[in-house]
Amino acid sequence: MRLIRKLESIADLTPEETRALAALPIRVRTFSADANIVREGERPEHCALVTEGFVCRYKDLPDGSRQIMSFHIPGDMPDLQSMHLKVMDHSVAAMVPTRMAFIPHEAMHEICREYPGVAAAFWRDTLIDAAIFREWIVGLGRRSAYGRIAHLLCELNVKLQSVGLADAEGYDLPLTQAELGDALGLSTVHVNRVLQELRRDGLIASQGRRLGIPNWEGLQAAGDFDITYLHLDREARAFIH
Amino acid sequence: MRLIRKLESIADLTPEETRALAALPIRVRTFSADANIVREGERPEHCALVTEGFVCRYKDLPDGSRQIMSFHIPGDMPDLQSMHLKVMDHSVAAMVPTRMAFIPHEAMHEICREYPGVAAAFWRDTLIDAAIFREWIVGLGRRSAYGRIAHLLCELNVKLQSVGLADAEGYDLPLTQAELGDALGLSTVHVNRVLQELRRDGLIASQGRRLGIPNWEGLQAAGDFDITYLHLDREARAFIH
DNA sequence: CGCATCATTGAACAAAATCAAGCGAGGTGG
DNA sequence: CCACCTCGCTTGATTTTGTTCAATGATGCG
Repeated sequence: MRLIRKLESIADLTPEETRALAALPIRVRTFSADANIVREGERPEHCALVTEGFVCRYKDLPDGSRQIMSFHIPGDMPDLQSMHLKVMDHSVAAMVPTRMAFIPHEAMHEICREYPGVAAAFWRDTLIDAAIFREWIVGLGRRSAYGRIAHLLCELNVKLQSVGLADAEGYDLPLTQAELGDALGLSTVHVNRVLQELRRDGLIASQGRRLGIPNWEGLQAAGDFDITYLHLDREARAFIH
Repeated sequence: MRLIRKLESIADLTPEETRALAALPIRVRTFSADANIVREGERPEHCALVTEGFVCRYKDLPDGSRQIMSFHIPGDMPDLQSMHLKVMDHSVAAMVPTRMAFIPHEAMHEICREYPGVAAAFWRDTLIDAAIFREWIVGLGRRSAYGRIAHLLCELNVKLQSVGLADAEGYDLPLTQAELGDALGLSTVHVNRVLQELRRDGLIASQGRRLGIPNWEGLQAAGDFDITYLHLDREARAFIH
C-alpha cells in the first residue's frame, strides 16, 4: 500500500502498525483530470488517500483567480486535517486522472486510539504538511519568480523520489504552466518566460510532461533549496539524488 | 493559565484535562524585544508557550531579507510541532518584551498519552496553525497589498478577541511597518503607503501602537476575510465582534 | 480535419521595490 | 535640562518585476 511506504519515509512503524494500516477499510474512487475531490465548505466523513495520480489543494478567490497551496502525490492524504477540522476551508482537486482511497474518519480515529505510533505518524505527517506551507510562504513572500519556480521543481523532485516516482534524470510533471502559476502566485505568461530562462541556463530540460534535471546542484542553488523542511527520515533522505 | 483559555477556544476539554494541563511543569523565561527564542537548526527539548507578549516565526534568506510566517499571542505554542519534528526549520522571536513558559517534551508526550483529549486538542491546534499558513499562502500569492494588509489586521483582531485581548474598538498592534512588510512580503515603504490608504478609506485609525477599527465590516470586505479558516468553536466565535 | 488546450511571443501597463532624504518622538548621556 | 542619536514613519523620484491584453504557433485527440 502506497500509504505505508509514504509513512515509512517520515516515521518508524512497527510490523503490527503496518498490518493495521493495511487492514484499514477503504473505498476506491477514480476522478478525471480537473475533477473536485472535496470542496470548500463540505464536512467530509472520510480521509482521502492518493493512490495514483496527482492532486492539489486550492482556494478560489472572488476575482476569479485561484491559489493552489499544495500538491499531493501517491501515498499522501491531502485532507488528513479533516479528522479534527470539521469544515473544509479549501478544496481538493485532481490534476490528472486520479485514483483515491477513502477511509472513514471513524476507522482513522480507531486506529489512532489503538496504535499511538500510527497516531504520531499521522500527526507528524500533518506537521510536515505545515512545514511545507511555511516554505511556500517564504517563497511567495520573498523569492523571485525564478527562484520560486526552481524551488518548487526541487521540492517535487525530492517528494517524488522519496516514494520512488522520480529517478536521477527527472520526473513526470503533470502540470500546465497556468497551474504552476496558480501555485506560485504568478501569471501564466511569466511562468512561461521564466521556464525558458531556466532552460536557457541549463537547469531544466522539459519536453512535454517530462521534466529533465540536467543540473540538480544548480537547480537547488537557484531555488535556495534546503531539504530540511521536508523532514524525511534518514533512510528516505539517503535515497534521494 | 493562558494555554487553557486558548485551547478552550478551539476544543472541548474535560475538567480533568484542564487540571492536568494546569499541572504541567513549566519553566518561565523572559525575552526582550527582538530576542530569538528558538533558532532554525536547533533541536529543542521543550515546547514554548507565550504567556505575555507577542512572538513571530520567521526564516532568514540568503539575500538578507526575511519572511515572517506567523504571529503568536498569549496562549499560543509557536513550536508545538517540535514535539514531532526534531529539527527546527525556522526561528521563533519575540517582537516585544515577552514572557514564555517552557514545557519539557517529555511532559507533553506524557500528558498526550494520559489524556487523548489533550492530544487531540494539541493536534487540532497544529492543524489550525496549518490552516492559517494556507490562508497566508492565498494572501501572498493572489491578494493585492491592500487586501493583504486588511486581511492580516482582521486575522489579528479575531485572534486577539478570542482570548480577550482586543475589544470592539480595536487592539494593540506591536508591529513596526517593517515587520508588517516582512510578514506580508512587501517593502516597508509600500506598507506605509497602503496603511495610509486604509486610513484614508476609514477602515483603520491607527495612533501609535493602538490600531482602531472604525469599520469592521469594511475591513473584512477589503481583505476578503472569512473567519472559517480559524476554526474557532461556537462559543469563541460568538464572542467575536 | 477540426477543435480545444497549451505554449509562446510582443507590446503596453501596473504594482510594488528601490534609492534617497527628511521628519518626529523617545531615550540617553553630558 | 538639553543636545543628540536612534528608530520608526513619511515622502518623492526612479526602476524593476511581473501583469495584462492580444495574437500566433504547436500538439494532440476524437
